Amino acid sequence: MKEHIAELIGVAIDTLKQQGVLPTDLTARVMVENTKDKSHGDFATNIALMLAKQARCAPRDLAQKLVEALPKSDSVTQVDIAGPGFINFFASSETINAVVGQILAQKESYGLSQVGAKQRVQVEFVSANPTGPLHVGHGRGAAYGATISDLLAAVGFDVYREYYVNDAGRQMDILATSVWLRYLELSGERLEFPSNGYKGEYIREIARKVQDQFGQALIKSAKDVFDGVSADEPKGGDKEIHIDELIAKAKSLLGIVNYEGLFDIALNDIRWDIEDDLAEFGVRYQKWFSERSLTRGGDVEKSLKLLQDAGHIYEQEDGALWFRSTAFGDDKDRCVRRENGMTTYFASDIAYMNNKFERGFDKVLYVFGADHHGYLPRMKAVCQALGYPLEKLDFRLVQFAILYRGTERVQMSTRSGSFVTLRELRDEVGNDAARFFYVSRKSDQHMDFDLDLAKSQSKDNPVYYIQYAHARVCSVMRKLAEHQWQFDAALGLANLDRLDSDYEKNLMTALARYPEILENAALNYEPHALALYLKDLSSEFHTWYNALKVLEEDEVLRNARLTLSDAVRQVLANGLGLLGVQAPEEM
RNA sequence: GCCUCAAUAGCUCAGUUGGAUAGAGCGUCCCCCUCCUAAGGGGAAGGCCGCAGGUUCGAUUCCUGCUUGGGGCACCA
Repeated sequence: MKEHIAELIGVAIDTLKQQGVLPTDLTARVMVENTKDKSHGDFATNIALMLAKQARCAPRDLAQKLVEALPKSDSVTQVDIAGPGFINFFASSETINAVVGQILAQKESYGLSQVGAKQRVQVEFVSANPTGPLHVGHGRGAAYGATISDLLAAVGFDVYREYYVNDAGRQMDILATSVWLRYLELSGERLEFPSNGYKGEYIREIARKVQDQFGQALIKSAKDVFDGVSADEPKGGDKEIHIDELIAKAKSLLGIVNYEGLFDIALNDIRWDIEDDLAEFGVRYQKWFSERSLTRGGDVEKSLKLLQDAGHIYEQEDGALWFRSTAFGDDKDRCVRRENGMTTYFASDIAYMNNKFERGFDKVLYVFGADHHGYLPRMKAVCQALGYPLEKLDFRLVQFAILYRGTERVQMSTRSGSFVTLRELRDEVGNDAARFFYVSRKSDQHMDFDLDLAKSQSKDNPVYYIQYAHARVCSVMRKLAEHQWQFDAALGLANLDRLDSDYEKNLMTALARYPEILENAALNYEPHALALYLKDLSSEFHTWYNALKVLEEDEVLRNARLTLSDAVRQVLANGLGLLGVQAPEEM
């Protein structure tokens, strides 16, 4: 309908050009918007205000001329000029009603589009280090990444979801060493657990699995392990040096084969746990991309060579290699290979990005936690240094959620190992509430996540409110049978003109907005827009439902209202599905 | 010190390419089931859109400065 009105305006503009009222070289983008106030009709355009200057003409006069030049249309019943020069359009009831038939015909595909034109988009999200279970901060990234991926797919993009597994590097060594030390404790050794080690209870569980698999084979005396290792921080030493020396001890005492065996048990255990956790949360990936595969496959060396050949890498006296990211606006240059010959995590990041581009994606999207925002300049620098246009790259930052129980803030602490995990959150409030709450706010804003509200089964809780609207329609459909009635959609659709109340008109207008909401939410990576829309639609529905009876004696009216109910149900189901939330038939 | 995101009703937040009288929900106050799920609905009150300038027909929206908060950065992923 908006397109139709824009076309009408376009014709009117051309006519005025021919009449010499408007300059022929004038270009205008006609904007048609939904009106907020019903007295302003159904659609409005500010075109006269925008063109007034170029036309050397008062806005209202220009609006008058445009209206006079407007071609006739069956869909438009009335055109007004209002305010400083807005042109308001009133749509015919047939035009407004038409959406109901559309929805019933298109069912789950109502709202989908092809604006993405099958462009290939790669989305990387969560990518938390496999050093422990996901916590509630990761949960928001997971819900957000999964939802924008699904939204993009819904509007015609070819979406490829990836989780980058940091399965190489120091953090993983710390994990493996932590597991080993707990294993030694289980075996009866008494030792001082390093302050920088991973202390969560899950480490002990993994240690028991190591015991199952290796038996006594990995036992060394605590005396041998700590012999020659410098002091830990609480005893006046440096905790980083302390843990690094313990890692070295683990490798030398166990030998490379046993060490890697231990390492892999820890890695796989946590990775499976994360994968399982996310799957239960309705989050699935096309690929779990291993960092080790980049190192071992030579991708890291290859991409560094690429940058080196392009002159973006320099070597310092100590032998370390640096990427000149300052040439692309970064604050400082970045080390890619340390003096000890080890490549940095950043070197892997470069290799991974290069790998993504080589796979030919049209768009590469990173969803980061907000604490990683300092990464953006260097990532953009890499993109340019590799010779790819920045337009292919996109970043979205997800802020952390702060948990509350009512008004009381839930304390979280990663250090003590007593953080709130995503799994704990899901167990407490359920997947539906968690998925919905996470994406119901703009992603780059902090959000307060009220656990009590998320659990409450009342109208205060938007998830239940929306789900209840869906269940209500289903309930009405079930009630039909009790009256020995049947839903006659054809009869209803043929008599939509019986739905002449403002309640019903508002509902249909809301239904008609869905495809546009969906498209904007997807293209702007803003799932909260869809969440808000579903709440609004539910509200319109409840208002109508409360005011007018669906199961009327009058068969024609009854079926007309049933078609509208079913259309609402369908759109709610479609929208909730995209948010990863169930649409229950009864509650 | 630099970067970044924010600042809208008592609270939590919308406001998408600059538009008409700035919107929801909660909370407060009032009201509505002999009726399809009251797990719902209606109404009232509540605002210098952080402050000060600028751009123009018009600014909550764009630009600059300031104030106040969140977060990040000092070969650590």
